[in-house]
Amino acid sequence: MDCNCVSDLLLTPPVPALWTPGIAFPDWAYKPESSPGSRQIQLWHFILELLQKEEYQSVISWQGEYGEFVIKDPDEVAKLWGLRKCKPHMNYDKLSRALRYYYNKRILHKTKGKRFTYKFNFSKVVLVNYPLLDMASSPFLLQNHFNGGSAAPDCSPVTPEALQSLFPRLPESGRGTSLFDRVATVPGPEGDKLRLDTFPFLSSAAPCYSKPPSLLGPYPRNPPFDYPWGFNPYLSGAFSLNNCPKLPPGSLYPSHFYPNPLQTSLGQLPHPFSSLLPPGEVAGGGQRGAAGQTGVTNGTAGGQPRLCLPPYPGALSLGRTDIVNGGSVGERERRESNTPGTEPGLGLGLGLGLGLGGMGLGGVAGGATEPIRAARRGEAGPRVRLRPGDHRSERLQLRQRQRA
DNA sequence: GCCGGAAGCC
DNA sequence: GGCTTCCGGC
Repeated sequence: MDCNCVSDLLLTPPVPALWTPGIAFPDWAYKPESSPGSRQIQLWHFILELLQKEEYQSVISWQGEYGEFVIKDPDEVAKLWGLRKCKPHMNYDKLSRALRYYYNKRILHKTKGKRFTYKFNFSKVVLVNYPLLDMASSPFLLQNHFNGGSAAPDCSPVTPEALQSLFPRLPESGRGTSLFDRVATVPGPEGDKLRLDTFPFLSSAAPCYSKPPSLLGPYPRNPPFDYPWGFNPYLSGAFSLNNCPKLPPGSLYPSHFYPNPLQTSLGQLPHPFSSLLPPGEVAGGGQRGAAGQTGVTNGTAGGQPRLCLPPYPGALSLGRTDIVNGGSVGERERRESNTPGTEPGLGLGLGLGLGLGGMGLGGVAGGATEPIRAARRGEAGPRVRLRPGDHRSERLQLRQRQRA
């Protein structure tokens, strides 16, 4: 059955009144071009999406240090993610596994001691999103960082000198002026010297800061933050996402959506970057550049907003038991269709919401697990998966019920 | 809750 | 490659 993915759940961002206009998380963070090598939305993108939406503040929100966020309602986040990916059996356990894969990629790390709390490593995000910045071959930003380096790569200081060595390498925008020279024209307390603390997202690499957050310049690190040049993860920016496999590929992002990668990237960059472009060339992001964010900026410029509607009518925030009657029928459903007592297609809603009846379902548990463990120990052949109703699933389901 | 291995899927 | 699913262990 089709997944009914149509368009965007999360678009039409209302700009929270309490948020400071002119400051926003940069648009690029919400664009699929920020997910190189992937045509599907990536989880960290989705997380950013949720984070920038006021209506999900009760579900997930920025909290604590810069880039740190807390998942207030893990089940709901998982559900939303499942909806987006058309995975009706998604849960927090699986979602968190996906998040943990980001640790090695240094996109995220866990805030230890705080439940459901993670932290973005914006330096990585920047690298991912600014391929035009030749960082890999530059002393800028942790030369060891992404090349298998070892010594505290995330803590490598980013010096002004390193920055200066980087920026002349940026492709010229055709105006013949060094980008860095333009940066140098930006008025600031230190004149033409590029301040390190102008780039908190570069210097705040995980797991520690090159400076303690409190020393990263004049920008407070406790909400409400006041980030420079429109870079504030607390605030709403634009995004447009589409991961709906049912949509024709051509509809995703019109070719004119990103007319000039450099221009667009720079335009999306916060102030000192976007200001590098001549007036009138600050595509899209210009509205949040010198002029500041006027309110709803919208990453759908040139394209239609896309929604990934849940496969059921009504509002997004549904009861926990209200999940998908008939999402895409994947392998799980096929397996479940052979599981006694389990209706195919009823999925997680029944499984979790109604509790599956818990004990005794399937009767697989005891006998089946030992071969599985043996297989895991390498004593047997191919992996055998447990089915819902086995001891592990019961544990998980029990936890889910308890949480609910 | 969190972690990371392993296998599978797309 | 980026998850998803499942798991044992802590």
